[in-house]
Amino acid sequence: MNQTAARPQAPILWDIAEIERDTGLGKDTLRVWERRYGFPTPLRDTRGDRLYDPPQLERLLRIKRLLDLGHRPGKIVPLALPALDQLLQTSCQAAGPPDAAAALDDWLERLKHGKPAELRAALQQELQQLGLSRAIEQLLAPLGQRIGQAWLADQLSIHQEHLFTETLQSVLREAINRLDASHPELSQPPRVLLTTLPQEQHQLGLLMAECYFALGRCERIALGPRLPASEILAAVGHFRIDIVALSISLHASTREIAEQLALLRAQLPPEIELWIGGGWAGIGKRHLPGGVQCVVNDEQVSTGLARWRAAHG
Amino acid sequence: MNQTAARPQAPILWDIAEIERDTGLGKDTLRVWERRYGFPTPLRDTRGDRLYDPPQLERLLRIKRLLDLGHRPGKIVPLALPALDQLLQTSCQAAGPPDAAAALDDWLERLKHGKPAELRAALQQELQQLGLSRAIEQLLAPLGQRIGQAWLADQLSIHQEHLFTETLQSVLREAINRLDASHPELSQPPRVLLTTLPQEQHQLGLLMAECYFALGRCERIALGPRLPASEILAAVGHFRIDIVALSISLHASTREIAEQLALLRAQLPPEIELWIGGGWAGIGKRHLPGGVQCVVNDEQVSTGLARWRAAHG
DNA sequence: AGCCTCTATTTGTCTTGGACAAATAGAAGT
DNA sequence: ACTTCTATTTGTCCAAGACAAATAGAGGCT
Repeated sequence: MNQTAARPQAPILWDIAEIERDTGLGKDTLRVWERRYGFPTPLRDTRGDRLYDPPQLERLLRIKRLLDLGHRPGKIVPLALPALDQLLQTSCQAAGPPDAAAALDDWLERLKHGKPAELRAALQQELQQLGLSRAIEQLLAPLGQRIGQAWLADQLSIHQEHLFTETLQSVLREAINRLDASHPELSQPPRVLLTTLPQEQHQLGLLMAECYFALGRCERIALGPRLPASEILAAVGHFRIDIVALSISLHASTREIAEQLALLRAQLPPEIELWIGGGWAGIGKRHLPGGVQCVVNDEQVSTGLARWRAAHG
Repeated sequence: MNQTAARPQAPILWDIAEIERDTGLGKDTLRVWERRYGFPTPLRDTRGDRLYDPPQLERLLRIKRLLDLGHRPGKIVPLALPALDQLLQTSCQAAGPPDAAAALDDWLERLKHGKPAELRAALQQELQQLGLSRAIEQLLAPLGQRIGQAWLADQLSIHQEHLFTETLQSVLREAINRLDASHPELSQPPRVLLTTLPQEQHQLGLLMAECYFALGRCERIALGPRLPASEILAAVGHFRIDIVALSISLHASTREIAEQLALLRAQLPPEIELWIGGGWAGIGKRHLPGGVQCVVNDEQVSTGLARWRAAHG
């Protein structure tokens, strides 16, 4: 009986904890916005606890995206849904680099309307044609960025973004495995620890970094994403690591990252090198503490490895 | 100068937000414990904000683990560190099934003291020898459980657990790729959506489930972990899914999961089947809503697929 | 133009003590 | 062994106030 289409469709309401989970906005923030900007205006249950309805959740989700794009709460929290959507459209176009967008939009179309199996095959073919290194630099990394942008602009649903992440992950891991299998004996120094800081959201960057190091034929200790700094230190000792490589994506806050890197560098033995890559490495460079190296593509990784090998006999 | 060993080693202090992140204990919980049990007793900065020192963090970490093992806050929060450690030892031994532990402990030893490359090779060899299906059931799934238990008992560091997860993930994905490559044309109905609910912490279970379905030669749409229920519904329509398969691990709260499954089941079209697997499927069975099927091993998946195919011509 | 410095405003997070329902333990009765 | 009931435990929410960190905008400098 419950499953029939004639169900009264009781209005769905969420409490403040669920809103925090779904939007990423803190409970304290939600409450203080109510005081300051007059939004949101949740209903209340008998106890006085806040209850948010779907339209308000929708509005909060747009607000969160605009916030991530750099807008200020005071300007956008009071705006109604249509105004938010319009702002979202214009802001996303401004955020993206206008060049080379045409080729990427074909891929976006394929992700949205093509079959999953075909997407995988197409990615794999492109990888064969360009080679791993150029495929990442010219196609996969920009495409990942474009997809993040499309998600912000609401042109892509979450499950499509998941499909892309999962497919690309599978393709990249297969490439790494094949690379290792083709040279089973050649695992030279240096020994590189690959991971990300705990707050990192994106793991594709880490996998791309692993590809670069696999191409460089060095010994990799891949520990997956989100390793706390204290555990990085422990692992360095345990595995006798030579180089710690961290992947850091754009969306991280500059100050927080710079602080953690400085602390990590200070606690790390001086002879152990610390390399960082990913979108953040491009913009956060100037705030870096001394003794941290930026490597953002295959060329920089391979010259860095060559330099290390020359210095260590 | 800052990097010299003679540094005064200023006492490290964390604010309440960092403690929440590192322990998983909510800010409100930390504050109310202070009132009720007299612990923790953080220092204060000039503003009056709480500052936690390393010994208190250590104690809070043990407390969190004991809570996850089923202990009650009132009994353990007031206890000192040695008492907590002792309780941790005895509780973990009680939690683990005593049988078949010897073989697993060899693997634990290999993870702790062997080389990462050797661990990978050993796992791969075992997989070849036993076959994918039996390797998962007899070795990998129990080993994953044993490792979680060892981590609780503080016998395993976080970076070792990460190494295991990453290595096994690589090995399993390679197995799936090889399976698909060996039968490139055979992708039969039903079309299965593979994912987990948003609060799920463990992704290895999902990968093992994917192996079972790959062995069953059905079309898989793998969307990775943590897909919100609303997105599952959207994906079902978009990809014309026949069966939704969710992996649910032990550590989830029974009530919360049962509630979400009931809601998902009610919103899903009746002709779409909902299958669940993983550790939770074993214990949460009785609280399941109608129309949800449990599949916990290769045999149950393959008979389930056969049943579906028979019913749908 | 680009880049630093200074000031005014904005904004997230922390504080306190009280309140209450959901979760759980333990006893008693099938 | 499995319910049912009651008493206790326990996490989460609310309110309003406070304050430092982050940011914008103006102005001066190279």
